Amino acid sequence: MQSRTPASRPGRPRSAAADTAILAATREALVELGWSKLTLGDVATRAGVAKTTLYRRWAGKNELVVDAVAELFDELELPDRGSLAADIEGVVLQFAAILARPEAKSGLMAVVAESTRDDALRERIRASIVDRQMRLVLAGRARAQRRGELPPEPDPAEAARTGDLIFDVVAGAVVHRTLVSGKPADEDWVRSFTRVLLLGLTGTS
Amino acid sequence: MQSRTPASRPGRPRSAAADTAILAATREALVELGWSKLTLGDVATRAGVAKTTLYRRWAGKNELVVDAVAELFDELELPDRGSLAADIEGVVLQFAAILARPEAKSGLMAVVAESTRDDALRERIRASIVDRQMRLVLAGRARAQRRGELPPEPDPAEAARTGDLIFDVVAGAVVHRTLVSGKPADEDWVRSFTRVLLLGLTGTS
DNA sequence: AGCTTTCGCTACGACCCGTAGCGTAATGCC
DNA sequence: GGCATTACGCTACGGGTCGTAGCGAAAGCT
Repeated sequence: MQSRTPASRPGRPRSAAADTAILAATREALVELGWSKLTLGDVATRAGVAKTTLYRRWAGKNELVVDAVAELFDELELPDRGSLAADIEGVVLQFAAILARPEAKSGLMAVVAESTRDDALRERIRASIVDRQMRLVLAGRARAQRRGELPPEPDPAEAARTGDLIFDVVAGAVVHRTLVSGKPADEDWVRSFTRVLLLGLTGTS
Repeated sequence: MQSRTPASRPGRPRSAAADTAILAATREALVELGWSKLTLGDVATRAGVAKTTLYRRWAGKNELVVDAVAELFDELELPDRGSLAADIEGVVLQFAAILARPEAKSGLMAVVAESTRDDALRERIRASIVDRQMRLVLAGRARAQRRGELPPEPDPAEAARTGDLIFDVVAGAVVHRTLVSGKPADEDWVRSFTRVLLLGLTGTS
């Protein structure tokens, strides 16, 4: 995290409190104003910080919002509910709960849209948001294979492809349900989705 | 379409050529500049039209881009390839080809993000983009049921839920693969995806 | 003809951007 | 303690975009 401060540089250190205040203010502004009407000047005022301080730490609106939204996914974890179906339902419900929050809705898709023309931004999103979700998928699959609920996958290339596919199906379906269809990914929906996914992966439910 | 012009209003009619020029200029600007750097003044100049003409027809950037992107989906249709699996692969490949275009990538997700705070915009997207995709899903399922590849669904409420689920899974997976994971939804991927989906829906592949 | 609406053009205030410059505050090193 | 170095708050600025108003001319209808 502190790769820019090799050990302890000379001079006044950056305020860690300012960072958390800025990111919290960014989420607050996302809720109240949405992505398009959010301005860096407004965020600075909300955080009680000068606008120049903001520009010293983030290159622009895109990078700031990525970091602010990424913290929302900190609470994601893989519960052990005893069966693969229950594990999937648990994770998907957590994911859906985060996506239901207005700051995630308006912020996440906007930066993803911007990342289609900015490779550095895409990499930032991948490293701070997507990778963490991917790890849950891989961990869940590994656990299920230990339980014997999923067949082992000897070929690593094939295993990677399958992991990517599962991830895109799970995350994509929840995001599409929440943001495009505009309907809640509630327990009933998650149960139906998990049944189809599991049947698709194993052939038996 | 011409609900605003009950039959033929008095006065000079609006130029239909201007509409097509503006929408084409919008897509061109999306490719070159992306969503965030696209300005209405620039689009007007590209289209050879005054900026005021643009504002007379569209409320703002959001509505304009929705209409410009919607035309990309005009080419979507449901081919009859003989089997449900082949039909799904065909439609998904068409959908993926559209999403691979830069004007779709940068424009579609941006307006979806904006629609999380604008109900009228969400409705516009639903009517002009999402509904057409949904019809393909429903038509494909109906055809598969006639073929006996999918079980008939007597309960209309349950049928609607299942249709929504299929739609979110299909569209969500392709969108996530293309925009978030940043990898192409090529034939190999589509084949794997279709296999999982079909097995999930029927229990047999 | 006369009426009505659209079009192109110019101009405008308002807002936000991103940066520069300055004086001040906080830390590490000698 | 003094010194160098960096971060901070503040102000101010040119540049760009927004969305609208006002005008005269053009293109339809009756």
